[in-house]
Amino acid sequence: MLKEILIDLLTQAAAQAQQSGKLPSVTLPPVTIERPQNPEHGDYASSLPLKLARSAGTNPLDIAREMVSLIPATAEIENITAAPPGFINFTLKDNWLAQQVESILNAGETFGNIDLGHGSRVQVEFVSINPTGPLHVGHGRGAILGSTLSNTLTAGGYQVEKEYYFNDAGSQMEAFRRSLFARYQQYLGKDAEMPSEGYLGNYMVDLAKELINEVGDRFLTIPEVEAMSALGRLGFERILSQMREDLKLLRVDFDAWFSEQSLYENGQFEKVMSLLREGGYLAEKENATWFVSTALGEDKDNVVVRGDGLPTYFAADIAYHYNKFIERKFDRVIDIWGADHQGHVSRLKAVIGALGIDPDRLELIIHQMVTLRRGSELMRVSKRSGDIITLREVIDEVGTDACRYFFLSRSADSQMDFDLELAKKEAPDNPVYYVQYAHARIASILRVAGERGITHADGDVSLLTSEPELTLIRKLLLLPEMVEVVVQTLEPHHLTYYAQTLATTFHSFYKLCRVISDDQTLTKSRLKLVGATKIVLARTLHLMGMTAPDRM
RNA sequence: GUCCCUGUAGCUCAGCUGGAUAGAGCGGCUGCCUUCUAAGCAGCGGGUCGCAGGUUCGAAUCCUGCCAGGGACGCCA
Repeated sequence: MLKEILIDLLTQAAAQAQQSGKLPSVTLPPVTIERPQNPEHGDYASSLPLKLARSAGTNPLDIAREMVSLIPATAEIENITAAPPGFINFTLKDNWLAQQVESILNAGETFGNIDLGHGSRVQVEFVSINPTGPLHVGHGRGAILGSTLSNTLTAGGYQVEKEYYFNDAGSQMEAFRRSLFARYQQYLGKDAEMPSEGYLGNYMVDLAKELINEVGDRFLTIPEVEAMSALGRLGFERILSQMREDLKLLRVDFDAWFSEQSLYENGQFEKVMSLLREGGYLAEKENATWFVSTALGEDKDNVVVRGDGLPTYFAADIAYHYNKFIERKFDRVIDIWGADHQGHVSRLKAVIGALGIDPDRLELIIHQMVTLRRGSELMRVSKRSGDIITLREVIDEVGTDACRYFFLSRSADSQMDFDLELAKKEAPDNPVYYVQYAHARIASILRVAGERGITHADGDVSLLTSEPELTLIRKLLLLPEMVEVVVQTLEPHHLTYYAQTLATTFHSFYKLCRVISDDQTLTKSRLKLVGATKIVLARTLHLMGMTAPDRM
C-alpha cells in the first residue's frame, strides 16, 4: 500500500539527513502517516519533523524542508511540501489516481482486501447466549458486531472461524428445564409451581403449548426426572433452532456451534482442572474449589467447583478457552461480550495466563447495553421476568439492513437506545438507504448505457481529470485503509462512516458530472469510474452484511 | 467502597495510540428536477468538546481530581 511506501521514503530521508549531518543522530520515533482532513494539505501527511524536533533540538520546519529535499520522485507522487509548523505533505499524481480505476475494476469484489493476517487463524466467538429464551436487541448488537468484524478480518487476510458457544449444562439449563416442565404440567391441568429462579416469560408458556401439540401428555406418565430431562431437551432444541433462524434473518451465521456439555464428556474439563491443580492455582476452602487468582494480582479468588460438586460457568469457560488455544490452536481468539460480563475479563485472562497461554492472544470486545424503547416508553429486555420484545420482532419491524446499519454506526463502547418508533419513522431517511441509493443510481446508469448499446471496455481512464472525478477516485482508494483500521482496532463502526462519506462523494459527483453524454469517449471513461464506484460501494455494504440493491 | 464504559451542535452520534480552521446524520431555514433514479445536490444557521487542574511546541484526544449517566463486583451466566 501507498502508506508503506511513504513510510519507507520518510525513513530513508531521515537516515540520509542524519548521515550527512543535517539532522542529529537521535533515535527515530515511529514514522506515522496521516490523512489530513483539509484537502489543501494533500493526500497524506507526516508530522515526523515535529516529533523529531524535540530530541534533535532544531526547528521542525527546517527538518521538514531538509527531508523534503531528500525524498526522490516517484510514480505516484505529484509533489511533496514542507508546511508550517513542521508537516510534510504528499499530493498524489492525477494520472496515477485515474489509473487506479483500472486496478479497482480488475480487482472486482476483492478490492479492499489487504493481507495483514497472512492466513493466521482467528476465532471470533459471539452471541453465545444461553438457549433458554428468545434473542433480544442486546444480543443483536453482539451478533452484528461479530459478523461484520469477521467479514472484515477475512478481507484483512485472516482465516476466520465464527463460533457460537452454548451452555447446555449448568444451573441455568436446569432452571429452564424445570420452568418448562412446570408450564407443561400447568397447561395440562396439573398443579405445578414455577421454580423461584425460573423463566417467567410468556414464551415459556407458548413453548410448552407447542410441545404439547407435538408430543401430547406422555411426559406426565413417566418419572418426573426423566420427563423433565426429555422435555427440556426438546425445548432446548426448539429454542436453538429459533435462534438460528433469527440470526439467519439478520444475515449472521456461524461456522461452529460449540457445546459446553462436550467439555465434560470428552474429559477436557477434568484435564484443565488437573493442570491448574498441578500448577498450584487451585485451593479447597469453604467446601468449594477456588481458583486463587489473588496470587496473580486479581482482586479476589473465584469458585470453580461449587459445594454441590458442580462446576461454575467460569470453570467451564476456562476449559473452553483451553480448548480454543491448546486443542484447536487458534492464533488469536476474539470474544464479544455484553457489558454485563465485563467483570469476567480479567479473571479469564489471568487463568489462561496460568495455563501458559499468552493472555494477549485473547481479545475481548465488550459492547455496552442496548435499551429498547418505543418513543418514551421503555421496553423490557430481561429474559427471566415477564414479557419481552424479541430481536425477531425488531427485525420484522425495522428490517435487516436498517437494523445492521443502526447497530454498526455506533461504537461498541457507547450505550445505545434503540427507539422502535424512531427507527420506523426515519426509515426512508435512514443513512443505510442513502448509501444503497448511490449503488442503485449507478446500477441505473449502467443499465441505461447497456440499453443504448454503449460498451466501455475500451474506455480511457486518463480522461478522468476533473475535480469531482478525482475526489471520487481518492475516496474509492480509502477502502483498503478502512479495512486496515477495522482489523487493527476491531471497531467495525468505522465502516458506516466510510460508506456514508463515499455515498456523499458519489452523489455530489453525479450532480456535477453527467456520465452518459454526447461525448462518447468521456462517456466510456466515466462508465469505468462509476463501475469502479459500484464495486467499492457493494464491497463496503457486503462487509457490513448489507445488500447492495440495483433498484430502489 | 472498588473496577469498566460514556459525557462533543436542539436530537442521535463520529473524531480519542496528541497535530494544521472540531465533523456527519436527523431536525430548522434558502435555493435546485426538459436530459443517467430529487430516497438526491448546493448553501445558511447551530459548539464553554461535563467541570477544574496538569503534561506538551501543540490537548476533544494523555494524566489527576471532581460531577453526572450506564454496567459489574454471586458456590448465576
